[in-house]
Order: sequence, then structure tokens, then C-alpha cells
Amino acid sequence: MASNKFMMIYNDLSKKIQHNKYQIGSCLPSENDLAINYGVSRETIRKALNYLSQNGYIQKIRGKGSVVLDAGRYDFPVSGLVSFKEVAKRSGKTWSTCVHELTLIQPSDEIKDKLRITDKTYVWKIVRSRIVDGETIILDKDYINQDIIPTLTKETCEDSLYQFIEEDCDLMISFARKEFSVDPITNEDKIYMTLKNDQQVVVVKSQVFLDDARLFQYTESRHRLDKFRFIDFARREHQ
Amino acid sequence: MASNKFMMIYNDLSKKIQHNKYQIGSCLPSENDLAINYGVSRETIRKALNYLSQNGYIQKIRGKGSVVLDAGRYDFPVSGLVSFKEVAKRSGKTWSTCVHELTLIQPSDEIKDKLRITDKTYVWKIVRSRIVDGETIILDKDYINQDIIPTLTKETCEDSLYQFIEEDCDLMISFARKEFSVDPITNEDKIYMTLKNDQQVVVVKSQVFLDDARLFQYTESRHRLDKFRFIDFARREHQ
DNA sequence: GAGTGGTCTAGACCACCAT
DNA sequence: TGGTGGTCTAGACCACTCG
Repeated sequence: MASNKFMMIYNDLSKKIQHNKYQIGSCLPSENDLAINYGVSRETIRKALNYLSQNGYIQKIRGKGSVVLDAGRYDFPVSGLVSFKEVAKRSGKTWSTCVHELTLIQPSDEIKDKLRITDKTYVWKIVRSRIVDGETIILDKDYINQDIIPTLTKETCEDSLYQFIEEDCDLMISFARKEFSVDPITNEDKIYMTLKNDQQVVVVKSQVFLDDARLFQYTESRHRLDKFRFIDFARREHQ
Repeated sequence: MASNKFMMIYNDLSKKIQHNKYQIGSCLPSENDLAINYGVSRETIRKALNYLSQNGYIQKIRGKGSVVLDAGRYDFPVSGLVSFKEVAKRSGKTWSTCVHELTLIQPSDEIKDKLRITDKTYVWKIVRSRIVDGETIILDKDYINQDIIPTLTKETCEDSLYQFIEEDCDLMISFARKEFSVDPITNEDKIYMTLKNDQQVVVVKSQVFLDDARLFQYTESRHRLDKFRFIDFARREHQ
């Protein structure tokens, strides 16, 4: 799959950690040993280990070694940049997507601002609800730059937009800026979501970028309060 | 401050990006040019650039260059691992902390589990509310392993716990596992927080670790819905 | 074809931890 | 004192973009 040495080593070590081949709290073999075992230079091992460290698999301690953590196994990883389909498939629950709207619009000033377009670019507007175990707990409103994604179908929106973009359009989704807040419910929420007596929803606003730093998508993802969960691994910055 | 070359270069470049010395959307000088300008090897430049990339300052594009993003300037960075005092000082608002409880307890089974202690270790319990612009919008409940932090005073808890731990105890806070959810309010919330008609609060549960991978703190941070905000920069994992 | 970033190497020196 | 991770180097080759 991965053609890089350090990525293959990362994948190998992360799997071994997940499968408890290395005990939690114990140390990995030293960098020099790993370099010999994998037949690569120490710097290549270090790249793999740094990646493990960033993703919460290990903690490197100078003079001692790389301690295995148990933080690498998030059962519901909303952290990162993952499509609903990818999350849903892993969750083991029954889920589906209902497309309420798929139109090509002239965007409002707010959407223009969020998508950073000034001229007369058209924008795909998609409204979808996500049904998990019989309840509609998420309402997604997507706005997508039509210059970048020229065509879209209802079937694509029902399946996986990200899969379509990456596999069929041959584009690479790369990074996002996300903002979480809790906002009052709207009429749209009442219509499309299975709300209880809630007066608020968790709103995640994302600007999503491609490989080449082009902004192609702005999304408002509205989650029912009791179904929202987000797990994060954070490292402290010491300046 | 930083003694590493790559960290000094990272700090220099990030400041220049924040001060618009490099235009958003334009490219940084090439890695070879930067290596010559800073008088270091290219690999050292690449370490600094990778750090910039991780923190959302730039996007590297093969064959073209490193494009400057405008995602690096979060006005309210709850993302990461930052103490309340550090966030509050940057926000420019008036704020204070009120310590309601500081006791040494024998922990419940739940707290033992969260702090991963099995024997008869004592635990500091701290209950603090955070007042911002006259309203109590956050309630923090901290549990701290007394084996690691032997002494604590009310004054320390009112000022900055993290500053005390890092500067006076000479320990290094390193990483955390955080879990966000929205939970129903408790009696404690009603007593200590300035709630409106809210029936829920945002709860952030954190396990915080030191440099040497020791878990020293478990925290439940309860935020009023309308005052909670979290900004994240996420990169997509491609396997 | 010239320039860019991506990967990898072999070797060096350092700071830290254990014993 | 020997082993660990942390930093840095000089050089090599590759894949990609652009004119």
C-alpha cells in the first residue's frame, strides 16, 4: 500500500501496538535496533517513530526509549478529517444518508466569504441528514465550489462524497479548519432531525482544502447534543 | 529561547507569516534557498517546514513550493493543551478563578480507573469555577496524583496549576487524551455556574500526562453551552 | 530541462539515563 | 560508562511542476 519505507514501518509498528505485540507501558526496541531489524537508516526509523508519537501511539523519552501508550485506539475517531461513511462503517451501527437538496446556486455573500470566492462562481448546495439506528441525529449542509467539482449526482451524495472526489475526480483532500460551537436550533433542524426537547445542536463548521491548498468545501454539520462525541489527542507546545 | 536550529527557524518563519511578511497564498522561498539563507542543511529546514505544516501555517506542494495559509492565527486556541490562565490572558477579557474545594481524598473506583492507580495512592481533588466578564461559565473538577504532586495550596489553584507544576515542581506536561461530549447538568453545575435555562453543559474530560508518560491529572471541565468554542486544524490521513 | 519538494543514507556529536 | 534518543550535516536519487 504505502511505498515509503518509513510509512511501511509506521503501519507495521502501529498494527503491532494495536494488537498488543508490544506491551503498553513497555519500550519499543531502540532506534538502532529497529534500524538494523528493518534494514534502514536510523533517520528513517525516526520518521516512523515521530509519526507514531504524533498519533499518540508512543511517548519518546530521552535516554530511556519509546514507551508504548494505549491512546492510539479511538473507537469513534471524529478527530481528524474523516467522512461520515468512513466513521459509520467503523462504528458497526446501522446508518444511512438522506439527500434533501442538491442544487447549483449563486452563493450568498456569507458562503462566498467562507469559500473565498469573489466572482460569479457557482456553488453546489447539498443538504443531507444522517440516520443512525433509526434516528436522524446529524444534518449536514455542504457548499462546494463548482469550478473544482463540476458535476454531482444525488447518488454520489447518498454514498460518499469524499470517495467520489478522491477516486473519481482524482483529487486529494488534505486538510481542514474546523470550528465547534453550540448553537440554537433552526426550523431546518426541526424539520429534518429527530430532536427531543433540545433547544440547541452542536455545530461543526469546516473549511476543507485540497492537496494544492485550494479551498473546495464549506460544511455546517449539525449534531444532536446527546449523540455528539469527539476525541482528541493533544500535545503541549513548549516554547 | 529555543536552542535548536530548526525551532529557531520555525519560530522565525511563523512570526513572519503572522506578521504578513509572507503573503497569504504565495510561496515561501525554496528549501534550498532557505538552507542557504539560514546557513543550515536542507534537512534542518525541512524539519522547520514540517512543523509549520503540522500547525497549519503552510501547505507543501511537490514541484511547486510551500504555500502560506491563513489558518495559523487562531484568536482563541482551545485546540492543543493550554491552561485556562494562558487562554484567558490572550483573550483580553477580565477573568478570575474561584477555588471551591481543595482536599486530599481517597479516590473512588472511577477516579482510580481514570488516573490508572490501583493501590492506596491519595489524590488531590480541586473544584474551581472560572469567571469571565462577570459570569461563571466554566466549572473545573481536577483529580491529581499526590505521588507526583505532593503539595498544593489554594493560592496555586487560584493562579496557575500548570505554571506551578512546570516551574516549581520542574515537571514537563506533555500530552493529553481529551473527550468532548454534551451532558445533562448536575446540582453542582447549578450551584457554581451562572446557568440560564440550560439543561446541558459541554464536558471535556482529559487525562494529562508528563514528559515521562506518567499520568498525573484527570480533569472534567464543564462549559456553558453558549460560551464553548473549539477550533481545530485537521490533516487527512491517507493510507 | 531546471527547479521544486520527498525520501533515504551514513556518520557525527550531544544530552540524558541507567548501572 | 554504555546505551538511549535529539540534532545536524552533505550528499544522493526520485517524482513532480512548469515554462
